[in-house]
Amino acid sequence: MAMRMDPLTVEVVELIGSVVARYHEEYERAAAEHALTGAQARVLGLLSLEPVAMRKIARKLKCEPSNVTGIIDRLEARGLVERRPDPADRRVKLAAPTEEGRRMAAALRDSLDFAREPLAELSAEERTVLRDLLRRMLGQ
Amino acid sequence: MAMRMDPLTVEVVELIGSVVARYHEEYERAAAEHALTGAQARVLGLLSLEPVAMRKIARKLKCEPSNVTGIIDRLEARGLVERRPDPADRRVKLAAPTEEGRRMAAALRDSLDFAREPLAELSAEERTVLRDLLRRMLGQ
DNA sequence: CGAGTTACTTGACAATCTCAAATATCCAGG
DNA sequence: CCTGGATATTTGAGATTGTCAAGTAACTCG
Repeated sequence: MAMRMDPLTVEVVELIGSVVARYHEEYERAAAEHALTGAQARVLGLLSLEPVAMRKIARKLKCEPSNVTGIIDRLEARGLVERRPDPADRRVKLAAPTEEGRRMAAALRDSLDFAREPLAELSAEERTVLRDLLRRMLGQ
Repeated sequence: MAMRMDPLTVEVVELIGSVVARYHEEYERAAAEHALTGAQARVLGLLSLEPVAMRKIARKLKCEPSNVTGIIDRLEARGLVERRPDPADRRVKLAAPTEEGRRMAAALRDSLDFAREPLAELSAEERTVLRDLLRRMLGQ
């Protein structure tokens, strides 16, 4: 089982681990700045473009639908999200941002410095190279 | 506040988001394969090289020390970790892996496919380029 | 020695997550 | 139309992770 990895690959994996850690810290920090948890910020971002059914939120988050109920409950209690009926299917509830929710989502995006800071180090050419490598890694 | 980002940067940020999501899924899956939670797997990995003081674990995880107490409690209850006194400071408790804990940590590393699968797409030259770009991004 | 700091634990509480069960609705075949 | 099976959501129980405040033990330094 133990597939030996060459030092280069090991280093790349470790660097990716650092990027992941950094990304999470930034995300949590940005959420906390607005008195949100990471999960709440993620969900608010998800539905900021258009109303999304509970089921679909669960799929995106890769969790059980019953978990989404609680997260939407808390966002709704804070007036950031509201539940709407789906005209096409009365079983479905769509989670939609309120005006305040939309403002909050925009503010969250702005305070996510992860995008700016580390990438500012790279030139446009380097970003293109990075984009292509990441695309290939992700099999796109 | 709203700093407009060019399309290239936006795409790179989205790709990094995908890498982060993928990394987490893999990590949780690998942990679950061994009936561990993500946090337990992370801590076990941390102390698999050498015993680590509770305090230091908390710093690495960026959480409160009181949180680490519970995680180590559960790992200890499963016989994967034991608490040892620090000969140099009687206040300190060192969390050290048991034999079984060491085996578990090794098995976890082996089942972390994230390293292998996506990077297998890239040649050695490409990995070198990726490594250098990630290093610069992280300011190393 | 004594004051202040440090390390860890405990207890109370919130949020996130899973699973099983309940309710309401949809859909397809008869 | 009507019934059986699938789907969407919620509820409730319980585990885990996280915070904060308070408590205990041990270290450090003047």
